[in-house]
Amino acid sequence: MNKLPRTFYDRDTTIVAQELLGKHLVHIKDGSRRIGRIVETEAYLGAHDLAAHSARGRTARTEIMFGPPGFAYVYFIYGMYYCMNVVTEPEGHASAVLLRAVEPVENLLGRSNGPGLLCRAMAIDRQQNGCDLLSNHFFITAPDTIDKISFVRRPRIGVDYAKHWARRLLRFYIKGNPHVSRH
DNA sequence: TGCACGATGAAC
DNA sequence: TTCATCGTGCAC
Repeated sequence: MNKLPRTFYDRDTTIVAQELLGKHLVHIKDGSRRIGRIVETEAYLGAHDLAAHSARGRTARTEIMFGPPGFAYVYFIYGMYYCMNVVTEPEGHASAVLLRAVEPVENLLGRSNGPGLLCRAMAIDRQQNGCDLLSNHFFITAPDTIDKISFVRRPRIGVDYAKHWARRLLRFYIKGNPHVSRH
């Protein structure tokens, strides 16, 4: 089990978003272990990125984004879904990578091709907000079999309000993977 | 204290 | 294209 170290997350957010593709998200809860292979991500580059929640400044909700890298930022959206991010770069940078889709590997609950569905399938909710991803029950690993990942770059989804930031190619997904939310 | 809206997903 | 459903952020 090659758990990703803190230094993996403490890097340029775009690089982290790309390199998370193909990694395994592991969540152990109530005696069940769920594993999903990350196939789609989005990078949120910090307080100057108008699409990022941290662009509105430091609030109770976004506090975790301003903290050190390697922690989970989980938020509630549209009154019924949760979305999970991984905090990146040094403390204070307020950047993160949104996990948008995983491919089922072990014990997932239903579909996982979308940020809301991913959290439901992996049993992730507000309990996981602020969780250290170097813990023993919630973490990301590099799978034993390492294959070359070819990925696609696209504009991020659902951020049309973010002016020119909406057009930046900050969404990444594994080319041709059937578990991606949208092609 | 009130209110518009959202890093979604499903139905029509 | 519409709608479910409610926490968050900002206006008042």
